[in-house]
Amino acid sequence: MSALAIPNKHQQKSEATRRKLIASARRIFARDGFEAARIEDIAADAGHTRGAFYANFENKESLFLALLEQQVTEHTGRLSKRLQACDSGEEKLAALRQYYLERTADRQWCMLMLEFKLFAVRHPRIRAKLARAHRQIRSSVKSQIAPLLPRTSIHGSEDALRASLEATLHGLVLQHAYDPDALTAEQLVRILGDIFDALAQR
Amino acid sequence: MSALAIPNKHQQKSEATRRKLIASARRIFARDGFEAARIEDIAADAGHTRGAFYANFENKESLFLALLEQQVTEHTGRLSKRLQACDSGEEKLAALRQYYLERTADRQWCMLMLEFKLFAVRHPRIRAKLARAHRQIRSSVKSQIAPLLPRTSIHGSEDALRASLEATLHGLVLQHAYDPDALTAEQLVRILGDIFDALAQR
Amino acid sequence: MSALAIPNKHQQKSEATRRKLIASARRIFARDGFEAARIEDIAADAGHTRGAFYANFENKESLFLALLEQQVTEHTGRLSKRLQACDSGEEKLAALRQYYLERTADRQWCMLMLEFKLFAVRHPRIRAKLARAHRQIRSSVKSQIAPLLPRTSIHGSEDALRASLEATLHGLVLQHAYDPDALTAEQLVRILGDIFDALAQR
Amino acid sequence: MSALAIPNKHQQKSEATRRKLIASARRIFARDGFEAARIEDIAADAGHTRGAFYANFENKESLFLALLEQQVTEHTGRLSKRLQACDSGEEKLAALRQYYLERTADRQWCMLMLEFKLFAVRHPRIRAKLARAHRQIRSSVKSQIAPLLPRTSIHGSEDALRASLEATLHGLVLQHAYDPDALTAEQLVRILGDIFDALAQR
DNA sequence: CATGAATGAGATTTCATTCAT
DNA sequence: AATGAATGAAATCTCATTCAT
Repeated sequence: MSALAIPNKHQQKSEATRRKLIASARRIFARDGFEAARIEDIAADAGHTRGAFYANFENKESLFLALLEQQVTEHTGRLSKRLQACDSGEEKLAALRQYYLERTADRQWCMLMLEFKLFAVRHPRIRAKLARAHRQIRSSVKSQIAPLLPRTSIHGSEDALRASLEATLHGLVLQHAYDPDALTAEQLVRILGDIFDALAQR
Repeated sequence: MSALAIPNKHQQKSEATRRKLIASARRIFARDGFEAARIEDIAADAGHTRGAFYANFENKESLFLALLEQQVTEHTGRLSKRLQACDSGEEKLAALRQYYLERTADRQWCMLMLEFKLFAVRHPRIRAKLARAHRQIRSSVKSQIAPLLPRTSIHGSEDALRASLEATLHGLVLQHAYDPDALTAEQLVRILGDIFDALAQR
Repeated sequence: MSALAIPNKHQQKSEATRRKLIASARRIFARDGFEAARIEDIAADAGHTRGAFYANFENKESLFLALLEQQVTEHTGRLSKRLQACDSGEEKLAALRQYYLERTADRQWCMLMLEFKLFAVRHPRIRAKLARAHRQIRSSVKSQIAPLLPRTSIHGSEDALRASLEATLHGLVLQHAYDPDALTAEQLVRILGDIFDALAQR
Repeated sequence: MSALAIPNKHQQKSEATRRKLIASARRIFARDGFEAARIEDIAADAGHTRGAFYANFENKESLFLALLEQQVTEHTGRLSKRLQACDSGEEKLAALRQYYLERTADRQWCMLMLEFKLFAVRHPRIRAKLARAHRQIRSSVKSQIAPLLPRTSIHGSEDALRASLEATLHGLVLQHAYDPDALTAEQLVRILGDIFDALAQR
């Protein structure tokens, strides 16, 4: 027991530091972007020094990717939970709709996902690997609404639907952040709802 | 120097250098992003050295903003020309639709506009100024389709419509670049068409 | 603790760790040099972590010096044993010759001694102290061949002879390691023999 | 002419900076060793900043190698000049002897050559290439004393002789720097002379 | 005694920008 | 206007060392 206690204490501390660093990375990467984000700022935001960062991650890219895996997983998990609480396909569709509208409030997440995709597009070596991983996590949540999808653009592909909804959401949230006068918060939500209905409703 | 004066050889050469630098900036900023883009790469791509850059622009940010003003103007001008060739409101709506679908092919422009908006959002001091300028240029082209817009999300606001269409386009093109298997080029165009119809069609 | 006390389990274990660390330090310092050698590599090579190192040594320099004291002592002890087994001065001279020729095989030791002298020369504060200690250990072994030394370069100074023989050996072994084609292993041994004869033979 | 003047001025300035950096590198690398030498110290010693260093060399290793090529060339050139001034083989042998004895005064050079060989031995990837280049430069100076060499250790190989003489010199100069009491400057020169005679004299 | 997470000084390196030509 | 050498601020990363366990 006591022989095991030492590594556990260490491990717990380590895990806590890692978690704090990832949480800070979310803030800083969303605020400054991948390139402009300074490791020192992330570490300081987490209440640590650069050394703690390098004890937990190989480099900036490695933290960025760890953060994004966590974000994709968390996002998918949340959606999954909501869908599982539904009984019918219609309910699921409504839950999906609601979920996307709500996510307009999480600007940090949208900025992060844009940053992530830009990063991937600019790093062709890892792009395919990331995209595949991302797609697999997304596909692991089967909302089983494919049969409900319209005959138009989506053609029964739930994957394309969810990817497009996210992409549209990210683009619109950025536009709203950029010029809230040209696209107000209310318009943003209403437009996203219209887009959802156009793409996902029969 | 009067605006009407015929520029001499020197001035013509300078203008040509400036144009080449902006053209190169488009390529490099789209490829690498604002932060990672190196002045030297831009100058080299234009067939010059850093000195030529600093003879024509104050700094990196200034070139970036010059490039974007040029892009917004050019984009708006092209759209304006198309709309002017139309007779009826219906024709204009169709031209607008066609225009947006075609722009999916210009990935460089989409990357640039995303980069631009991200830059603006991250530089609050100049964000409002940029957004206002952008909005004004956009508004200068009156497609006069407002009366045709639906009662739903857009509420007769042509500005919000055009901003949203662009934002959606940028988001979807990025998504396609990131994972062309989850969202193919054909799906991209069809979905964008559906979104246009949902937002702009009565 | 008296020097005669039988060490307990704890102390034995500690002594073993210290010995392992010194043995690993030999390998790593010889391989990488003092500056480039990493404490972590030494500790890992010894099957421990940095903590074990700091439990046994004050710092990197302290381990380096401990290692070198041990090396000098061991080297001198080995030579001493050989000389003691000889009866006449001639035999001793032959044993000394044989000893130096054999040491060409210990490249690690030569690298270490070069590293050590370079370190000393670059740390003037401790140079004199180290050189004195080194000289004393060396002088503690009296081969009593001084009377046999030639009237030429060495002038009956056994100390200068042994120091020069070592220095020559270190220089030549390094040269052979650097370019074995310009100075082959056989040439190395023969040349060292000739040098010995020139310096030590009447 | 004036069109050519500009690059010439630039080139001249550049060459001067490069030369100054190499001269400073000699001092600093000899004083501190490759690993401990700081680029900032070298640049400052040359009257410049780190930026000037990076405008002229790729990295520390690259400067180190440039310095050593220059040193080997200069050293060989000096020796060559002396030998060319000789008429007979005997004179050449005497000139060679004199040259090596004089080099005991250039401690900086000896430290540098030791550092260089240690570096090469520790970087196996470039060791062979460096050793070959070094050997070729050395061999380019034909002292044509090979026929005079003894039948003993050197076997008519001028290359092995010169390599060994250098190696011995480096080793002995280091030993003298380390402990001038065990090996005085006079002993150093006399011993080196004896070694020369033993290896090179018939 | 030993572990290993964390610190923090310091080194290398990059690159926007300046300036003499 | 353009060149390109040089500057110097700032960023990443390494690693000897400390310290709680």
